Amino acid sequence: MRRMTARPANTHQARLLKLLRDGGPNSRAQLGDQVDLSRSKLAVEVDRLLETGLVVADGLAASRGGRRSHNIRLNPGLRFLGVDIGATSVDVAVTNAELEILGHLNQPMDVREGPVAVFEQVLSMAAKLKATGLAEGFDGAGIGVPGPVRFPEGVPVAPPIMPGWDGFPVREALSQELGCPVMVDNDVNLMAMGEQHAGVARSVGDFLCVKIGTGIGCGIVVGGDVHRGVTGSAGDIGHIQAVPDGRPCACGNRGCLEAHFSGAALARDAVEAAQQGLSAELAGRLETNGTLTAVDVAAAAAAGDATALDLIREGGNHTGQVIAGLVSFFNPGLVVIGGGVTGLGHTLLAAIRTQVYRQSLPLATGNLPIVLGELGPTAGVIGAARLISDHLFSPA
Amino acid sequence: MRRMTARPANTHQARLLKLLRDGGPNSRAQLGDQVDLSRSKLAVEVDRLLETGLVVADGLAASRGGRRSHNIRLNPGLRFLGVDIGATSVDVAVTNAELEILGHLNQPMDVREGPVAVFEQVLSMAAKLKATGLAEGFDGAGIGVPGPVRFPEGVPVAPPIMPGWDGFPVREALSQELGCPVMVDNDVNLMAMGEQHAGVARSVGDFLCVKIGTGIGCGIVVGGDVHRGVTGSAGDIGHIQAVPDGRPCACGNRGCLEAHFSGAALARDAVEAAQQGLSAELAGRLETNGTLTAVDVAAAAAAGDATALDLIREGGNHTGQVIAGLVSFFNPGLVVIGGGVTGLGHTLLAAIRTQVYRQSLPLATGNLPIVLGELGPTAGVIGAARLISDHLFSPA
DNA sequence: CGCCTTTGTCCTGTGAGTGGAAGAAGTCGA
DNA sequence: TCGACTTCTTCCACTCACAGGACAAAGGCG
Repeated sequence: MRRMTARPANTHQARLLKLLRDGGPNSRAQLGDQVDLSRSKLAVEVDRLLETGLVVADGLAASRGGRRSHNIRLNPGLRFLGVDIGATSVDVAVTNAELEILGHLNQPMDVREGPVAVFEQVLSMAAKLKATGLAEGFDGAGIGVPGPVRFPEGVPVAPPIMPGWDGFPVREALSQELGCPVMVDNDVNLMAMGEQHAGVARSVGDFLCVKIGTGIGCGIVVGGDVHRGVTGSAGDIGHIQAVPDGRPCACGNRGCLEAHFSGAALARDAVEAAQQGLSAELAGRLETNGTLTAVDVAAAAAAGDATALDLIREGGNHTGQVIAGLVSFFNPGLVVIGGGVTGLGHTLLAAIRTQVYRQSLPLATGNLPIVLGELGPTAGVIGAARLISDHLFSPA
Repeated sequence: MRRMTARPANTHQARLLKLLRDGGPNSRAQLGDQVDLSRSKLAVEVDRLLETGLVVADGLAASRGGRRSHNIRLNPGLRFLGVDIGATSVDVAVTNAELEILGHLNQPMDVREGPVAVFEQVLSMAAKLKATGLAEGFDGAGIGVPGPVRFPEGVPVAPPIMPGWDGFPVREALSQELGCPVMVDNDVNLMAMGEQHAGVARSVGDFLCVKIGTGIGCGIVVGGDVHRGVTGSAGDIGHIQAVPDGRPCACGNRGCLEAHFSGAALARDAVEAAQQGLSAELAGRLETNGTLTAVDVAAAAAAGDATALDLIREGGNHTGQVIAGLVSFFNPGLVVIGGGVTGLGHTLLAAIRTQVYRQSLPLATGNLPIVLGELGPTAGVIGAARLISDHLFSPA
């Protein structure tokens, strides 16, 4: 199948495409209710979209009391590739034009091996997904990387945990390899877009999305759009000072949030606690696996281990303290907590909530939900698909 | 003179009005270079603006090598009122349509006396300005208040330092009294808009504007627009924790930035230092005036008083620490420091810079100017005028 | 089976906007 | 001082987007 290269010719078409993406197949009449165009104009634009092949007819709609309308939908053959590169693993997923996940692979990996090795793996995963018959090719791909990105060019800049990636032309290289348009963004921003599109943040214009994985980052959504900052490093809250004169951090300072709480810090603390004999539960797991991760801590906490619970609570306190500051500053309508440590669940959430509700002013917290992300590991890839679809569904 | 009630009829006219406001009188031809409209269309829109009276002819422009163009300018009779209500004083200014200050009054006042008393004073100041012949009436007014505002309605909400103002219909009441459209915003946001319009932040899209007066607040500009948050309390950074288990704050927590540094805290610290005999300079001033303010500390520091310098430096450190976090989070292109304590000048600035450059990541600070505001006490009133002109120069 | 509602198509009118032509008002060099 | 060249303004014809009405097609409902 030849890939779609068409793009909407004007804002009306772009609008219609996004409605069909977010609302699924729809009747022409219902679309008319949403776009405030005359029926004639709407018919013209829909016909043009049908001509381009981006949209196809889809039978008859249910009657609304009179003549039945004809349904249309986005071309069901369209395929987007969503790639979420984490510090220690990659997620690759194929979606249709409505951003529903058709296939999803997750593999461990180390970003520090550099872009060439990583993309080799990503491409082979994409090929594997293709081989299952889910896709014959891709109409666009969104890529998330765990570090700052110069967004217009799609190039990582000075990424602390990704030596070897600085300045690598991710967008251009992958666009070549995949033969389709590519957009690149920070993984945290994509998670925020994912939760906005299909998760808890639907219909919220201003919110924060805190991702606690190997590191800690924060997606910032202002008026429905991701705020990336002037150098693409907005949301980099891992190195905000949480503890004055606290632990030394890889960045050279002391007391950074990330040094006190993150997937990596939690694992380190757990190992230490186990070795000091503070927790039989953790010590047992350490002996079995030879190492500990956040997952082990979560399991120990679920089993009622006091030390594990303390570690989580303390981390939540630190995180909550930083978030409290951000809430005062930004006054969001929602705070989403996600990332690898979501398994820590409500113990973590409770600690964070306590801090935020205690420290921020009532006006800012009065009606402020603080919730766990709804999409788990799929948030990133959905956000990635959303990123590229937003791009492709905009006038060229 | 009857007041102008006309509004631009479309976005082209709005665009032209803003160009004339920001660029001053201009030739039709030069306007044409900036708006990307055909000459015919431009002529039509300019004619319509002339008909409304918002814009008037202004002689001939200099030749650019051929026939001379006709100049046009905003009606020189237009008058905006800018009001900046602080915690302890009010600024009232009259501007023309180009937002140049024609007259400016400043009077001490206490917001805690409540809206009725304050507005009586504001109206009498406005009347005084009128009496000098600067204005026969106002075409619009912008009001800044030192607390959160529900922006669309122009109503203060839960303002901590303004008991009695909660829910007072500022916009409606003043609109009645003045007989012109009124917009209300947080004073810090207005300062940010002022610096954006006529100060250091010209041509910067994303920046923070930290105002250190009786309290501490921060204006947030994202993509050229002020971010107010979902409840209008964005930028309320005075109650971010700067010192764990630090001083008790009026808000009920401990260690808030505002408790450790602000005009009020600085004055308190200075009195204490004077009474403890740490500084002869400050003690002398205390004896003379019976009280101390930030101005005294600034003067003492300028005279080389070590205690005063220490107070400023320590405050700058705390402020810088909080700002460092915000810079990591928001990744702005500029940080402006302003407000009543600007007199503390470069000692304060140096302390803040040191903290920010040390604590934030190089990518965020690499090209980040941290500067003092350029407009001093006029920033607020210019911002207020800008607020209402933005409103009036938008399609109705 | 007739009447009402909804949907899709066709057609015309209107207003926004472009671009060219022509004239008006300059500059500049000989 | 005059003519050649520029720049600015106005006028006009043409295109295009879009609205809205008329009408036909297709369905629901009593």
